[in-house]
Parts: sequence; C-alpha cells; structure tokens
Amino acid sequence: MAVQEKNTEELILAAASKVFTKKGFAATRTEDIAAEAGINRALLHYYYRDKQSIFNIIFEARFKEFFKGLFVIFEADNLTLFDRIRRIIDHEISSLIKHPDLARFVIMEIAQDPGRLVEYGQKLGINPRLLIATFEKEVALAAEQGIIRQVSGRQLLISIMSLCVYPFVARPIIQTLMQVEDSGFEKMMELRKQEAFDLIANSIKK
Amino acid sequence: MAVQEKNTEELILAAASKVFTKKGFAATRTEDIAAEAGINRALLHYYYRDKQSIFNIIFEARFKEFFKGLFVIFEADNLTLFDRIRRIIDHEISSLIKHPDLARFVIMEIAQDPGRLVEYGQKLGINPRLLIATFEKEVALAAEQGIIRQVSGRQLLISIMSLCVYPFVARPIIQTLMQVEDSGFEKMMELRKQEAFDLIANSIKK
DNA sequence: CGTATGTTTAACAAATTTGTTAAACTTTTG
DNA sequence: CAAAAGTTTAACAAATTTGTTAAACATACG
Repeated sequence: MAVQEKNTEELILAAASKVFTKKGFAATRTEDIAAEAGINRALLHYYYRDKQSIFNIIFEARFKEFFKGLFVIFEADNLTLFDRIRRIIDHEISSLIKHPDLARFVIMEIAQDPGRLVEYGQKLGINPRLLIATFEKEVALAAEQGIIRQVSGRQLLISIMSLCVYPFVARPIIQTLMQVEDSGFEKMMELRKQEAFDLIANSIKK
Repeated sequence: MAVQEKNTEELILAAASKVFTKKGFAATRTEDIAAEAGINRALLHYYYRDKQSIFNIIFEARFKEFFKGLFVIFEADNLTLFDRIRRIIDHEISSLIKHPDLARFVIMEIAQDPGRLVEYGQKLGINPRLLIATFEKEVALAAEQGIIRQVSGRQLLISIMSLCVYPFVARPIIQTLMQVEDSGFEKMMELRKQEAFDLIANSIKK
C-alpha cells in the first residue's frame, strides 16, 4: 500500500523484465514473475495472455534499450570521429551500469534465435547495417585525410563494443575472480570509459 | 555404420555437449540430445542417470576448456609481459575459433549460478585469483622498470579478454549485421589476433 | 549356436509447468 | 450503497518434459 506507484499491469511487466533479464526465457517460470510482482499466476493471466506474449513485450523493450542509444550517436552529425567514439563509449558504459544483465540477456536471446535481430531491428525504425557502413566510411575518410592511420572500420567497431560490453557480460566472472562488490565494479567501469577511449584513440592516431 | 568412431556413451556426451553449448541447460530437452546423437531417450538413460548428471559432465569439461589453456599461459615463466599478452590473445582466439559458442555457454551458465565458478574452479587445480594477482604484479613491475607506462593490471586484463572473447559471444549479432559467413568471421578473428595485440601493446608501451 | 550386451519401441508414471475457471473476497467508484 | 473492477484462493485440465519399464529385436562374441 505504502508506495504503490505503478498499476498492476506495469508491475507485472517490471517484474517480468527483471526475471527474464536475469534468467532468460527458458529458465523463467511464470510463477517467478508473479512472485517478483507480489501477485499470483491467476492475476498475471488476467492481464496477459501467456508467458510468450509477456516475453515479446519485454524483449522488444530491452532490445531497444540495448541498441537505440547507440544508433542515435551513430547518426549524430557534426562529430569528429574521436568525439563520436568517446560518446559511444560513454553512452554504452553508462547505459550498462544502469541496466545490469541487459547486454547478456539481449545477446543470449538473439543467439537462441538470430531471426529476432532482423525482426526486432525493423521495429526500431533504423537500419543497423547502414549505420555500420556509414561508420566504416567515416573511418576510411579519416584515414584518407591523414587524421588516423589505416584501420579496418569493422575491427575498430568490434573493438569498441568489446571493451565496453564484455565486462558487463562477464560481470559475474570478473566480480568473483577479482573479488569486487557491485559498487567496486561500477567504479571500475566508470574508469573504464577513459581507459577504453585511450586504448582506441592511441591505436588509431598517427 | 559407416564411420562409427565413438561408442555410444561418448556419442551421447558429444551430442549433449553440442546441444547444451548451443541452447543452455534450461532450453535443452533430453529429446534434443538423443536426436543429436541419433538414438532415443531410453538408451540415453541406459547410460546416464538424468539430464542434470549429463550436464555436470559437460559443464566441467567446457569450463576447463574455457579457462585451462589461459591459465597455463599465465603460469608460464620466462616470458616478457608483451610475449605473454601475445600468447594469451593468440591462444584465446584460436581456441574460440575451434569452439563456437563455448564462451557464451560458460558465461551464461555461470551467470545463472555464480557458485559454479568457485565449485568448478577448484576442480581445475588452479587458483584463478592467484593468477590474476600474479599478472597484476607483473604489470606493476614492468611499470616500475619503465618498460610500460603506469596502468591498472585489472583493467588491462579485462581489456585483453574483452577484445578476444566478446566477438565470439556477440557472434550472431556481428555476423548478421555485418553480413559475413562463418568463414568470413573466422578470417576476421585471425586478423584480430594482431589487431588486438597492437591495440594493447600500443596502449601500454611508453 | 546361444548368451550377453546393446538398442528400439511403446507405453506409462511422475513431475513440472502452463493456462483456465469459478467462487469468494476486496477495493474502487459511480 | 451498489455495481464494477481488481485480486486471491483453490482446484483443475492440458501440455510438456522427464524418467522408468518391459518386451522385442539386433548384434557381438564366447
């Protein structure tokens, strides 16, 4: 009763988002979702047809969260290549700090069914392939102009994403082996923004 | 009949390894494993108690594959820091080219239950935390000696792993968006060995 | 040959999970 | 207040998955 901000419908979605993101579709029980929402399964079905339909709503939302912000930066004009890279890194890491497990969830579910990438990519209203091609051209141009050395745009893009996303994907391993708590990990990731940018910038500058 | 190399027991394990690695524990049906092995579920239970016991065997093996080779390199003496890094990268990428989905599988299952990392880590007969600490010391020493600039050993280690492992974890996304086939992807990853090393080496050298 | 071992078939029981329903109860709201 | 909407309870049916069993069949092997 205390702080009842959301109505039940949204409460279920929030719970589903949490559980699905944590465990993935296959390992999630509808009972888990209901329990997380503090309700029962009957009520869950009062609002939503079935598990799959809830999952579709959640997946679409999380998919967008994972990709959208990135694409906006790719699209932004009037940015030098270096500034664009810095912004991509900052945005990506900030976003993943806010959304634990997001990257792992999206990657895992796409790996289960890569068709989803195409399907939900269209709902985004953006053509990811075009954006990648644009980025490659930007890199090639910068190389021609002597701003950076000759590098593969694709490898560069993969490197940027790797440096930002992988730590979050492997977070349970990293935290266990390096014995850091959540707050410590997040601090490391904040530092990582600069770390990753330096790594990339150093490697492409002439 | 033709090329019956393995006995049924091993055949089941090979099938289980393939299916579990691809879909994870929760999404795998015992029927999937039997079908992959070209047998039926009754025979599967003739050799193995249940799904979980098969999974445990597979997980332990895959876990070792993912970590073991790495640890050997960490332990190897008489290596300069640069050589060690080069070997880690080469080994990691070579290994992951040979074992598609391995990294994603191990990471996902550990994320489901981080306790497994400790449990199976012990079976490895190696203390990963000690190895990480050793690496950190090696980095600190190299910095003191003026061989490299001052850097965080942890961040460095995470960066190395990121550059090598992430592309394989996100492989379905990368291949779909960049429209490359398996062979093309593997070629990219071969090139990545040098790419990743240069990136790292450049960033730490004075 | 014939016996042991491996394998399939088919049927089944048990467990789990999912989705449905009706009835009762609670809260909101006109 | 009274009706509507929201929620719980409990029971249940259906579907799926898992694990077991017995019988028949196939193959290997002494």
